[in-house]
Amino acid sequence: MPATAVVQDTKLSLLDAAEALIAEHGLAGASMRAITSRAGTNLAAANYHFGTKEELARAVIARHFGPVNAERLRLLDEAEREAGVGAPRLESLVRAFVGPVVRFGQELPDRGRHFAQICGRAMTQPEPVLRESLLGELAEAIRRFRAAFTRALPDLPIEELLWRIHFMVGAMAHTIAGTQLIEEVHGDVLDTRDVDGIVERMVRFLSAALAAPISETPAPEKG
Amino acid sequence: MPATAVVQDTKLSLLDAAEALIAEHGLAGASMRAITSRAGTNLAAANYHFGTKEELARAVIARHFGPVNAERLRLLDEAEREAGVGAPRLESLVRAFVGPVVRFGQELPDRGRHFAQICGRAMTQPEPVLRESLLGELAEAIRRFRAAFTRALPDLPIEELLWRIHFMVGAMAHTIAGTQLIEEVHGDVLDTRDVDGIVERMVRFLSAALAAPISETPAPEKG
DNA sequence: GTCTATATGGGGATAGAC
DNA sequence: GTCTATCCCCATATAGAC
Repeated sequence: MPATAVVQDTKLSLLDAAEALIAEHGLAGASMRAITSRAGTNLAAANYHFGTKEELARAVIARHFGPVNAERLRLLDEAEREAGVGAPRLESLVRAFVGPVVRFGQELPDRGRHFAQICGRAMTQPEPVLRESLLGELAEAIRRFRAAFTRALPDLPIEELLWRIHFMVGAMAHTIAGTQLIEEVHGDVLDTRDVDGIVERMVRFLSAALAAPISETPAPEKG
Repeated sequence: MPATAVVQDTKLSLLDAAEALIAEHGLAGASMRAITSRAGTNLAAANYHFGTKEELARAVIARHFGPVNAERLRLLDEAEREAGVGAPRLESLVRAFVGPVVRFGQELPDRGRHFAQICGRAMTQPEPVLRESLLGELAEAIRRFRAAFTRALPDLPIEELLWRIHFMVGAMAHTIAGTQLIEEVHGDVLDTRDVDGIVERMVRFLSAALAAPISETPAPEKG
């Protein structure tokens, strides 16, 4: 057998298997034994290629997130270029922010869906491995988008903007992590495969939310 | 020692310890050994009171969620009563929906925060125990709020409404589960202890989002 | 009701042959 | 690069004394 080709096969099989099982059972619940078994190999091979379980988990995050994030930044560039000296349209920014993530998560049958589940959970995950790995990949995008939203919404105080971005991230994360949940609860009404529809619904929802007037609602008398 | 009093102490200590450790390390990462040790007792006692680890987890969810959910339904009743024959104000519905959850999560120093983290993660959690337990407690509230939002937003097609509720749940879940994340990323700017402020920010954000015009944004040329 | 001690199984990681 | 066999630790759950 050509060893140089088999290397990639084994490594990729391990990544695929880890992705699927971490999505299905969580990091702690995905044992190396189950992963290697699903990949058609054994414990020692995984250790040979990745060293530890943590390194394998990091590789699972890194594999697809780089490209997806690059696409987000490309759309952000495009929106800023089209806007010229003025601020880009809010809808374009939101679409650049959520579009590639949701799209990648829903439109590929297995890969994307498993990966999206993992990413959607990663930020609020108890195990630090996935969270830190994801935040590391996100650092530049956070900076870039935060600046772009600041210019698009110049009247918002910075705390208000950051909270709103936080809420937006929540809507996005829950959507990509909770595909299964939607199908369980609303499967008779909602179609989780209509990727473009979902993205445009999110764009409408989040654009209106981000642009909400600041102090329209007075504080209630009592909580 | 009065055995009848000690019973409650041991049981409560176990619930407190389980809550804290599940919040911190996830269900799979919180071992019964660690829980019983933190509670100042031992494995056999936990098994005596709860039978299995899963039962203990269910009890952790059930303990606070009943009251919090009752408060949400009480606020919903109040909003509907005040509105009389007409539909309640959207802001009141959103405040009833997210207020008690966020409030309970942030305003108690330990208990609430741990519990909120668990609930915020539970719906997209890989382990079915927590998800099913939470969804069980939620069944009536889902029905009631869905009907209320339908009346408050009569022009929205049902799919659009359900997706928007899904996005809203995401913003709420991410907020209560991600307190630690906010402090890590934006701790210099945002104050996670300003409970009333957070709730009112969410109410503004989500009310505008839920009421967004339906087809204002035409589909983009290319994704 | 609470404890110590233990049964039984699964976990990650590795040694060493091929 | 890949395998089998194994080390060692920790998990849940239980038995049985008090």
